[in-house]
Amino acid sequence: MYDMKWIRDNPEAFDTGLKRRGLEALSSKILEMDKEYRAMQTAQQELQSKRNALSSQIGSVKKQGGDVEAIMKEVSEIKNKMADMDEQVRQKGLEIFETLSALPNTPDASCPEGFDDKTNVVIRQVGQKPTFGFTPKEHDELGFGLGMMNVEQAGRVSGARFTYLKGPLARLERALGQFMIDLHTTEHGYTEMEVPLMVKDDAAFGTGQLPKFREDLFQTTNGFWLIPTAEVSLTNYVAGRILDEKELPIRVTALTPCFRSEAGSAGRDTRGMFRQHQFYKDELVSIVAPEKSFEELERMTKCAEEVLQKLGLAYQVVCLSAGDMSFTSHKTYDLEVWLPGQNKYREISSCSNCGSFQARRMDARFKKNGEKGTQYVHTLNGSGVAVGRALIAVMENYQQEDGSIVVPEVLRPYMGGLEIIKPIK
RNA sequence: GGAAAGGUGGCAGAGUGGUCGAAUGCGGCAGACUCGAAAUCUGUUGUACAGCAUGUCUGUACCGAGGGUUCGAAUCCCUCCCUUUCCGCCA
Repeated sequence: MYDMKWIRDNPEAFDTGLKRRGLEALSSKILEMDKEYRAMQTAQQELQSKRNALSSQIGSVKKQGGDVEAIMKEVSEIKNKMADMDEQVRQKGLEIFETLSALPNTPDASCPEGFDDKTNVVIRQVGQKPTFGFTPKEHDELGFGLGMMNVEQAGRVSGARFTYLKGPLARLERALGQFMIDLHTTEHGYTEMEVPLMVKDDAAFGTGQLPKFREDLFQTTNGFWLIPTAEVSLTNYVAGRILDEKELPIRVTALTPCFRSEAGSAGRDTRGMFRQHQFYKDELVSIVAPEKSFEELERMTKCAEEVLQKLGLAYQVVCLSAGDMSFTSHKTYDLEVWLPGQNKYREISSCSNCGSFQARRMDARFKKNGEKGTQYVHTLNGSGVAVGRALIAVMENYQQEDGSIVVPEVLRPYMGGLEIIKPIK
């Protein structure tokens, strides 16, 4: 959500931001609406002021036993005008709100130009891609070969984009999740949270899923939204609050299932469990003072990278181009992990600095020591990392010619010491 | 799910139709006293928006949320949300 004052002061920057997102300039239209709105508001307030003055006059005149007929008549005339005025102000306010709440965040100056992944810029590549003396398989083939992944039966039970995992492979996924959250809580200063998986409209609006992306979400019959990411619950932890400067930065993490309808991605990544309606993810969220958010984005990205490094996975860090970022983001780094079976780098994490965009939507502010007034916090979120995709990456990178999977060192304590996952005979 | 009681400023808590943005206490901040601190005393202390005369300015709104009644609502009515207690059900 944009700050109208900022648009007033920076109409060109606002339009440039929209343009870089592939949208047309709107500043003149919005500022026109704003001007009308404020004029209406002023008129409305004058009427209210008059009414208040007369009303309190009625009180005191009555007390002295005077006649209030004339004053009451005057007030009722004002009231008639007010009803009209109120409605106009309400309409205009709503129009502005709806316009603004549908606009994506401004890209940072450092984001590359472009509207899709073709223009994204690789910042660094880390780790060694494994070499194989055979043609590496994709994860679904490996899982099937192990006898521990069943998409077909999941299809019968739940439809497309669901998977059964079994035995050691199921445990490997759980091990990955545990490993990640332990790493972030013990080494990266994040506090573990257990969060609601179902949220109300306001929460989904706050993090930017609503109103524009409702078709991407699942909703229960009584109106709850299933979280598509723990970002929603974690970030809304500060919704509607005025924090003390001392409380910042807030760094929280949660390992949760995520639910996504994947509307609009029909036919994409239909093999295996790369793109599911339901998957685990360890999410990182930071709530920081405005001047700290860029530094925090680098830090958060490093925390996510560390997961891949410890797992011995090769990856690249990509800076998303202005038009390829999510709705709420001001600047985003994606981590793309090397998948030998697919012979490609694929997204496994996305770390975003949302600036005050979400904070404004959810009204999350903080107070600076000794200063008057409040400021909006900056919010950041990042996957640290997607567990299902990490499982895919481990399977593909650690596969052996016979289809077995070597368990990465760091996961063995979580696997009861198991070193290799062998096919069920 | 049923019944009851509630939701007021950072916290506690008063206020049940008019001078109430709201008593009082605690806390916070500033000052006095003190070598310093504690105690004590004095003052001060919400947020957002609009306006211009840009000010220790004026106005408007906000007492869970949204509607309604009224000249006037923290106060009355309706709906919803949430909390607490009891009962029922339940992983």
